[in-house]
Amino acid sequence: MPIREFFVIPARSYLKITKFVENLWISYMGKRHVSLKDMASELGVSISTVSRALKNHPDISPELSARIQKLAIERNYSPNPLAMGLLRQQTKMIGIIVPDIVTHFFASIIAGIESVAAEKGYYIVIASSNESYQKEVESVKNLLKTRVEGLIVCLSQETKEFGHFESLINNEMPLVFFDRICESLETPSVTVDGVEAVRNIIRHFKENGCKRIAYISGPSYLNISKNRKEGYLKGLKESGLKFYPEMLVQCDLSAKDATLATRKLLNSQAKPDAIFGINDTVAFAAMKEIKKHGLKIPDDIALIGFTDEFHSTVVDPALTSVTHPTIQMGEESARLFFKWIEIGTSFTERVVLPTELVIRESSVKSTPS
Amino acid sequence: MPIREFFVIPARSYLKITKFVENLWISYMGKRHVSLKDMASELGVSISTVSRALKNHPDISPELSARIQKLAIERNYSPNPLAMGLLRQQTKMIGIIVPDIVTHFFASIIAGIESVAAEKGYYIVIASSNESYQKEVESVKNLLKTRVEGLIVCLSQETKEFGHFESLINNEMPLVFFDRICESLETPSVTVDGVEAVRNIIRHFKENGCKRIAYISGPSYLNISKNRKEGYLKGLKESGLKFYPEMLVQCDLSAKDATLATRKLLNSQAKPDAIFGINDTVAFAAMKEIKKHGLKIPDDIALIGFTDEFHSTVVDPALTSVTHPTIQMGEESARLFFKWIEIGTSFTERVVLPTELVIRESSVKSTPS
DNA sequence: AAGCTTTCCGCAAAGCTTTGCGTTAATAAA
DNA sequence: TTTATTAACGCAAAGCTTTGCGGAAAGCTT
Repeated sequence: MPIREFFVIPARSYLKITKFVENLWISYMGKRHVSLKDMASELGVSISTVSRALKNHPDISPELSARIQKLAIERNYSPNPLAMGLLRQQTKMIGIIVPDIVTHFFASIIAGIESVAAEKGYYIVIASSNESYQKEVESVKNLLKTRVEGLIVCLSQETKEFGHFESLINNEMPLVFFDRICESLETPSVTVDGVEAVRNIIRHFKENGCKRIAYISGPSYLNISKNRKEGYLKGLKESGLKFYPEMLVQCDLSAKDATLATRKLLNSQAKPDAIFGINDTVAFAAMKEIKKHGLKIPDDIALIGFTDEFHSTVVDPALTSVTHPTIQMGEESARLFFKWIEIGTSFTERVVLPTELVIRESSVKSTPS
Repeated sequence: MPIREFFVIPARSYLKITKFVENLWISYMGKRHVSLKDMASELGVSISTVSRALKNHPDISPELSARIQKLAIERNYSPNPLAMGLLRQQTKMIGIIVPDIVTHFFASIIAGIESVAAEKGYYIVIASSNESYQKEVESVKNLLKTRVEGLIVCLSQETKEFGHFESLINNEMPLVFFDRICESLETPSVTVDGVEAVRNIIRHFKENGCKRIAYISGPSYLNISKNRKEGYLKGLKESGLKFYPEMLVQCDLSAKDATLATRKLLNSQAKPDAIFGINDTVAFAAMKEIKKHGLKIPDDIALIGFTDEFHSTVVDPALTSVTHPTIQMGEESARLFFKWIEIGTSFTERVVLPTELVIRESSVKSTPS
């Protein structure tokens, strides 16, 4: 092994020299990040040697390897992910598009995705569509610009067109939907069994003597709206209850519109004796509005929502609700994503997770009529 | 301009040829991303020409520029951020560390940060410390490995040592704290005026006839605990109220421990007639526990929390609370971050935002004693 | 016609890694 | 002693951009 003195600088020009010294200073001060080149010049070996030494390549003598590895630890070396990304053509980033980030439901799904992603050494980049189709399309574009390797998305409530996703599929880019999915696209997805969930709700309502059950739905083209409506009709039939068309109201997924929808129900000729809402926002808006009308929950009107654990217990009365396995939904989504990455091609696997009807105060009437 | 036929392939080897054809196919199919090289070979010009044409460099003839720009649009070209990052030595990524991501408070601060970051063309990478010092240290390391350009962080409740941040500061890496900050470190930060907030609380309690005001605090070394305690003592004094040491209890920031702390207060010889909790979790846990003890809010015990808008209105009774300007906190944090980036060096600017005491039902006694 | 400007592009380096292949020097074999 | 091995590295290209500088061709001046 040729022993080179430390000060033997491979000087080609003055510029090179100052550059060399600068690099030295930088690595010594710990400023920014150390590169293979920094360590190579410090040790007087080539970059490739350093690279190989770090992975114990047999071509490098054990002594030199040891020296290099020691220095790498001292200097706190870690490979530059940009360089690696350029080389391997992968960014290790996965894009997530959610209607919003502050809702507990989405935040907790994101947490689920993140945990699986972290295991695989992937990072997540989050974009929020704000329930807007426009912003969703933009988000797709922006995420593609950042070179995410694929997308995990929950549709905005406005989305009826899917051109911005079709091109992804043509490009064989991993794409997983969750909760609000696009049924016409052949991609993996994670949803909950809305039909079954609502059938349970109806059954529970029936057991508590409810006869006039209202459903505050969302935009009709959303799969979650459709599912739950199906469960609604099926459930009513099974329980031998009548379906009153005026008890099926629709709203966009905002609190404001949900309040209006509830008001409509409460102002109708024959009030409902039970209501369930399609999601958190709707359920809480309904609760507020019912209270505002001076009606008691659950005795006047029983209420059930699709919500998460935390919110349901904090309100009064505690809300009976269909809880989503949010963390698991996130994990499953990530799992499907990585499956796509691994097999390298598109596939269709629709994961449907069960929900649980957690019965609390808001639906248990004290005097079943 | 030399007119080269399209099929004049600069063939050096068979490999090159297949590579060339493959690139062609790729760009035509729209698969993956088009590079300058792809377009250059398609047009028979050099890469640098394409690069310059795209930014209307005067060296390139207008006609050629137009042709190139047209192709770029057709092929949906966008510069590879990895290559740019490598060249400019910047990743356009900012790391965020929060105690958890599902709490509305943090989620909404993150949203604030994101909006400002997006404007500047930056992306955010989120890591969650789960209130654990260990995980916080790890998060710092991991984020550094991803080459984020700096960090915006809210300390975990366990964090008493700051070695993992000091090294960042030595490296002149942008670092901004929010909410739970490190007072001994010279960095920009964003907090709320806890002292003032609590003084308002006490004043309000006093006006409602409360005399025995309890405070459920957090870990004593956290700045938010200290602030609020200061406000507590100051407020009591101002209002001429007595300070009862047993009315100042402490808990970690978990719901479980907050429940225990509340129970302790309720089981004490002389119960408090007012309680305020240091944050959301604590406030809601206290509310539940008070109800469980069969006590009425606000008449038996008035309650005030530090929470966000949404939660406060949904509970019953609606919770009087100190609302944080969360979105603004996020935006300010981001602003400080970019200020650091721009001036290129460390500075100390402690932004203290005002809070607002939103009075609702939980603190207004019907029969002021 | 010879020399000088422009105009318009291409070359190459830098930023960081990985890796196939070539290159030394030394050791083993003949 | 000469040739064949082997051990231990270094070179260079690729992945994508940007940009200073060099260069060829065309136009212009006397």
